[in-house]
This record gives sequence, C-alpha cells and structure tokens, in this order.
Amino acid sequence: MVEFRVDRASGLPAYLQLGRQVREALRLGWLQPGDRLPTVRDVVATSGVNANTVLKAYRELELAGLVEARQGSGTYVKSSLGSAAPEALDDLRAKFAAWVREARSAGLEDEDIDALVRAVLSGGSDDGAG
Amino acid sequence: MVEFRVDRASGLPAYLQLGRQVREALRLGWLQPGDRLPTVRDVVATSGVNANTVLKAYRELELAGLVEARQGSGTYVKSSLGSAAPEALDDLRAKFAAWVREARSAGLEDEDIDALVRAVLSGGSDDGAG
DNA sequence: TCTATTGTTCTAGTTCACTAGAACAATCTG
DNA sequence: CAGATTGTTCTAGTGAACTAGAACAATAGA
Repeated sequence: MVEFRVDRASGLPAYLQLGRQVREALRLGWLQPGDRLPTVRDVVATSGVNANTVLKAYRELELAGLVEARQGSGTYVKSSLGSAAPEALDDLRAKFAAWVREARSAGLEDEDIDALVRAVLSGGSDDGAG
Repeated sequence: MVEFRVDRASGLPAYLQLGRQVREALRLGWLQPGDRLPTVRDVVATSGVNANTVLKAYRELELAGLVEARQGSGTYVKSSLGSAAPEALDDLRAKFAAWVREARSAGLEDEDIDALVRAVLSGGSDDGAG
C-alpha cells in the first residue's frame, strides 16, 4: 500500500505530488500491475486534500495509461514503469545511500546534498575537467 | 553570472524556481558575497516571466538576508550558504556523477534515477535490511 | 546637471489550484 | 434484492500565481 505525503509548503500542487508519488512507486517497483491504490476517500482522510484534487491526480494517471479506475471497486495499477531489474535497483540504492552518508560526514547539510544532486542531474556535467 | 532556467511545465511557480536556483548556486559556491545577480530586466528578457514575478523572487531572497537590492545598481549577494569546503564538493560531485553513469549503464532511465534519489533523500532508509 | 540603468510601486485583469458540498453511478457482498 | 463501498460529476466560490503596462525613485557615469 502506498502512503501519500502531501507537502503543502512545497509550492507544488497537491495533485502533481500525488501523481509523482505513484509514478515513483511504479519506477521503484513498490507498485505493480494489479495493486490497488488508496481509495479517493482514503486519501482525503489521510492527506486532507479535497476529493476533487485526488480525483484529478488519479485521472491524469489513468489518461497516461498507468492505472485503471473501477467504479465500486477501486483504482488499480495497470502497467509498470520500471526499466531496471530489482537487484540493480537495490544495489544502486545502497551505493547512493553510502554516498549520502559520506556527504553528511563531510559536513554537507541536507540542502547542500540536494543542491549538489540537482546540479548533476539537471546540468549533466559529469566530467571533472570543467 | 547565474543563468536562470524557468520551466513552466514543472508546475512549480516561477518565483520559487528562481529563488531555489539562487539558493542552490549559493550552496555550491557558484555565487559568493558581492556577486551581482542578473538584473530584473535581464531575467525578464531571458526567461520570459514578468518583472513582478522576478521581483517577488528577489524580494524573498532579500527578506531571507541572502541578497541586497541597490536601486540603480543591481541586486547583490549578501551572505553565503555553503557549509562545505569546495574540494569536498568537487570530490562528492565526481563520485555522484560516477554513480549516475553506473545507474545509466545498468539500464536506468533518468526518471528511474530521479525516483531512486528522491526515495533515498526523502525516505532516509539507508539500511538494506528494511 | 543630464542620461541611462536599475529597483520599486501600482492598478487591473486572467488563469489555475483548491475547497465545499451534494448527488449520481457502478460494483461488491450478503 | 438491499446496503455498503467506490469512483464520478456538478456547481459555486476563494485565493494564489501570473501577466500587462505604466510610472516613480535612486544610483552610476559622462
């Protein structure tokens, strides 16, 4: 079962946060075809957002072909998104977690780590000769 | 000189994107006290956002004590944010870039990498025993 | 002083995210 | 069939983000 976390202070619309979390869960294998998402009313009770907002998120996922809504039953995962083997993901996650630990012990705050990661991922400069 | 990139499709308000980019540049040492930010009109011409939007971003940075606006002259960096040594940052960046390359060669798409990174950074589960 | 540059303020309006509440429709269970 | 559960639709309204355009204020430099 996926647990949604909606951060109202992030500035990102709630329906986008919900959609992103489902997509991430799909990529990491936490959600697989056939799994049921939390009901709209569940999410309303858990996260405090309005039913229409949840519905908007679910509808976009359905338009993308990722989930399927069955009235009276629930919303189910329709197709997967992951492109990597679970073992590879585990291995990479462990290595990245180690890197994070090293960064922390080097004195970096969480925001520093975030900035660094974001710079590499969006910038794409992976050669040290720049 | 910082180059702003405003992605209107990201869902994140433009003024937040601008503010975040300045903060990240401060954390990575790309901006230092005394440096001048692009003028409001520059940003307008470059990114296409409205002057009021740019001003909103700059004003929040000024409220945070990070920059100082001097009418007729420009907006200048007032204080730093980085908590780590430049060499440590370089070293960590190289290591993380290597990890990204490894992830790509393992078949992960950029979105997979993003999901994995986000999960580790926000979840904090860095032990493989979960 | 004069001129260009830059930050600043103001008004007016549009679009989108979100809320609130109610009602309807399909499915499952007994 | 009856009742509970779930997704769905609808109307109305609020507030934030953003746009557009104009004008003002302070600084730097000739």
